[in-house]
Amino acid sequence: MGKTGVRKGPRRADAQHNYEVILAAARAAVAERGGDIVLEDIARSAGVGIGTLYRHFPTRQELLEATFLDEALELRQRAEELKSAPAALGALIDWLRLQMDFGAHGRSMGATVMNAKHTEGTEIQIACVSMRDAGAVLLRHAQDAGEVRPDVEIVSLLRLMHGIVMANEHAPDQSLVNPMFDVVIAGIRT
Amino acid sequence: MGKTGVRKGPRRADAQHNYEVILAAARAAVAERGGDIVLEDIARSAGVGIGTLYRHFPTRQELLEATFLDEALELRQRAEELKSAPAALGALIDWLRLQMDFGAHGRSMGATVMNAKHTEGTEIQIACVSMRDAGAVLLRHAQDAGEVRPDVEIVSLLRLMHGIVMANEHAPDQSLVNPMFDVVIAGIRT
DNA sequence: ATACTATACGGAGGTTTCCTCCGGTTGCAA
DNA sequence: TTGCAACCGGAGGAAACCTCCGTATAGTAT
Repeated sequence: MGKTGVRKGPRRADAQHNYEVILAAARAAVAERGGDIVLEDIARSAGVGIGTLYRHFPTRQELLEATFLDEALELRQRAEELKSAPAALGALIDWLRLQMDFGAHGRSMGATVMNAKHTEGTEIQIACVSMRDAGAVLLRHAQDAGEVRPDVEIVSLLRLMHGIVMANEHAPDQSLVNPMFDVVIAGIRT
Repeated sequence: MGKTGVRKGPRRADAQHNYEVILAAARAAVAERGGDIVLEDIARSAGVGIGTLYRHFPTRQELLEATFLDEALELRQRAEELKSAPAALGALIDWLRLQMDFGAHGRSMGATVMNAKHTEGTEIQIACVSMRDAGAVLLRHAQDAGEVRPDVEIVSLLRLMHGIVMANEHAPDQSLVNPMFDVVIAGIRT
């Protein structure tokens, strides 16, 4: 998970510092409590006022997106690493599993982010698109190898992963995840 | 959608009446605004106080479940009607589509209901189980006919339908629903 | 018909979480 | 050092949730 560093244009040092502290607190909170975090708690655990949090992240949405950004970049990178794997289908499957792991981690955030309607050019939007494109390459490879049906699209696949995660999110029993995943994989095979 | 009529043991006439009026208001609201209804609005549109609503439905959960009950019964009945259809796989597919339509209608309610951890013996729990069992028969038929892989389970399938609905719920674009559904269907075929 | 009581009604108000607004503070360039 | 643009932080209004309890009434016993 790459360090994110400076994001926006020149800012005062205190602002930059607070931005990072808040984001770190948000990541920690999301990692363990999921997407329904209490913003005031984030602010408190970051040691700043709620007003400061809202200035940096005007909506809950934006905070979650920022939290998610690193993981999107990570997924893109993983896809590129898997690009040269010998087994095209295997690589795709591995990557899709990562998508689920990520989704399970990010929870409801995923819902928000995936749709990525966001005003074009947002950092997060770019990251999502490039992640998706990287995944599309994996899919294409598997299709070229004749292992996956040519009419399958990456967006459908990603959203299916997302759906599997969501449908199991509040289930006490996670044992259906694998069977569901297997059905999807069987469904894209030639 | 069958009339539900009397539910609990003997109650005062006014209580029974209010119960039904509230439920009707809730159904109407859920049908158009989804699962994130505002309880005070329901109470107002039913012409009762918020206290009355909470007495009849102590939790949001219970109100949603009651709203959902009729639809679960409907789905069970549809499954039984489809049981004698000539094309076993076709019948299963039709029924799964109904599941999605229902899910789209009930939205987040579905999430809650499907898991149905609820204390055993609840009306809603019974309805869910019997709906699922009816669906299992359709699945079995298709499997016996050799059209569906024998290792597929009904719960996975239902949850997949649910996942598809959820993953598309907040999407501006519903065009991925069919491709996703098709992948799943392809995935259960022999 | 009347009185009595278990049952039900309804909304005032406490709580939680969200988000805005603005007086006070401070980094930093000159 | 000084001045100001940028930033901080929390008070407080708004929305939704849910509880509590004084009041009203359906159903029954007389």
